[in-house]
Amino acid sequence: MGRAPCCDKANVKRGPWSPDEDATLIRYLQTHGTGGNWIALPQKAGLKRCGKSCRLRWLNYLRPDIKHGGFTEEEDDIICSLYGQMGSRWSIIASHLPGRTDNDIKNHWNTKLKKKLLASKATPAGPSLCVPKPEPFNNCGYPSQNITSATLPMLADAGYGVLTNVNGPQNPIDTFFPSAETGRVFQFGAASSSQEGSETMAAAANGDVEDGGILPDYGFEYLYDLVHGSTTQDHKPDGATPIFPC
DNA sequence: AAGTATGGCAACCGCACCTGA
DNA sequence: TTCAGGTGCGGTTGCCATACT
Repeated sequence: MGRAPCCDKANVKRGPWSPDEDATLIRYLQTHGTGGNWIALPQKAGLKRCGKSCRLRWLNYLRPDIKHGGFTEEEDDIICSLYGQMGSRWSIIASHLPGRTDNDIKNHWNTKLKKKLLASKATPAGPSLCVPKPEPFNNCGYPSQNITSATLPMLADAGYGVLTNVNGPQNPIDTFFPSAETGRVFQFGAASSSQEGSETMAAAANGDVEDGGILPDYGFEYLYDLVHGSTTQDHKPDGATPIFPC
């Protein structure tokens, strides 16, 4: 037996909200609040709507502190950065942007930012979300040229790996990370030795990574030092300020 | 001017988690 | 401890406006 539906779908209105419905919902909530029960709210308020629909309408559109209109560059940067750290955790990302809803941010990402980011990766010299950086990694931590098996051990020593599919299945790196999805460079945590680095890489290859594969990501500078054999640690991140994906 | 394609956004769906009886 | 109801969340759909042919 499945669980009972939250409302009688045959007797609730669906689709776009009318101004009258909006006004009714606002008036009720301003007077009574949610009462801790969205399911019962529409009946009390005299709305022929599902409680979930009322909640969504209020949270995503009617709340007085909602910010309508276009996103600023700063907001775009924050979204990009947080998405790079935690993926599609829209509610958490929304909590960093006052006045923006998870739905709003999700739509903005799907319709604009994702395409913008893809375009910037496809045309490194063209318009980009990223500030241009020297080879071989751009500011997003993406390799701008092929990573070879010669550079891989160096990355492994530092606890870094390279997700796959950026160069297709012929790339030897694919054999290390068969389940990964992009060419992003990332850190597997604080590897203190070559062995630990290798172990964390192996764990990632097995899919045994924190939170479904969402890993902290520190981008370009440190990797640039590593690949160029720099002995300075000037660019080593402190672990608190990930710069991916710019 | 009409038809079609695309983009943007509001809303819905269904699952997972939380909470209280 | 169990279970049902409520809530939160991410993914997806569908509608409408605009751009393009």
